[in-house]
Amino acid sequence: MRTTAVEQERRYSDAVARLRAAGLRSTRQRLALAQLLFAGPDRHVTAEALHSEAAASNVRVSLATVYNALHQFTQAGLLREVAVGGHRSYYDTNLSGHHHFFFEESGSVADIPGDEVALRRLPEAPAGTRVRAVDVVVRLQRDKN
Amino acid sequence: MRTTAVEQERRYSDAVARLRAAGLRSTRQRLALAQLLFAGPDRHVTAEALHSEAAASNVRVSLATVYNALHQFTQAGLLREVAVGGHRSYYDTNLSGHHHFFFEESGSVADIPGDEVALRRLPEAPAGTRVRAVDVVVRLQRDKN
DNA sequence: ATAGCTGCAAATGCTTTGCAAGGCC
DNA sequence: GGCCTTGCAAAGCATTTGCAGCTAT
Repeated sequence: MRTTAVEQERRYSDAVARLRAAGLRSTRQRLALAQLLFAGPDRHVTAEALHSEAAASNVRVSLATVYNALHQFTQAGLLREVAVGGHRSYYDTNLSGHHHFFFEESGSVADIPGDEVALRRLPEAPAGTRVRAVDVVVRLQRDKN
Repeated sequence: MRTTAVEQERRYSDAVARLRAAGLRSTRQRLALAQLLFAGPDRHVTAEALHSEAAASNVRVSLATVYNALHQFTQAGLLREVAVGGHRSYYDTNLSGHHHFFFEESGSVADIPGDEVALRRLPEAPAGTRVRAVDVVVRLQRDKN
């Protein structure tokens, strides 16, 4: 996995720009996490996973700071929290409207490509409420072959 | 809330029958919980809520036993666990295929009536997996009136 | 009689918080 | 310099577990 200096520079300034746009200071920790999250294709992370990844990249960040950053990024609209049920929180870098597969044995999440799920009908929101989101989760099991 | 002796008797034997069918011993605690869960219309409970309810009905049950019972009932097919995301588990007495509203401010769950949600398309399960369930959650916010 | 159940308290896993020290603008 | 951030450790929740004693069958 080679990365050119030019590419690294691009990722770095991209991260700086994102943080600035979100109104967040460009601290070493947030820059590192933003680069991990946004440098490649869309991803789904847990706090713990992102923390390990940072450690593997020789970035010192405390777990508490990872939690803080995930919340701040989410609030700033850089991430979206995915509710697949289960005990931990997943964060998705793909902000467009889409749904998820949940792999029960590994506890991992994947986007369902584009328009492969479509709803035919939606219920009325009960009085006094409005629909904030509609989430579809397709729960998968290992196939018994 | 009056309840006739005849009615109480019916609820009791219903609970005994359910437990027997599930292969579970009819203990005082399980009988009480089964009656709370299945005597009325469909419901959505958390462990904590069911525990309080039992206490309010003068039934002594430990929280650990409530958790045990919820798991056993679920495994026996008497309940279904609802994954609305969030940090706690909800159990639904309505076993038929249906979807849920989730009220974000109160943290409560409600069934979406009958056929008010329908999917037009479903994705293929990825290789080596099979679909165990498809859950649709409509997340609701208080309407700004 | 005995396998299964219950309750307590301690343990666990994930997440949040309090607060002193450090870093960005 | 001042305010925001960070890190640590401790606290917080929901849930699970170990185990001694109880109970349904």
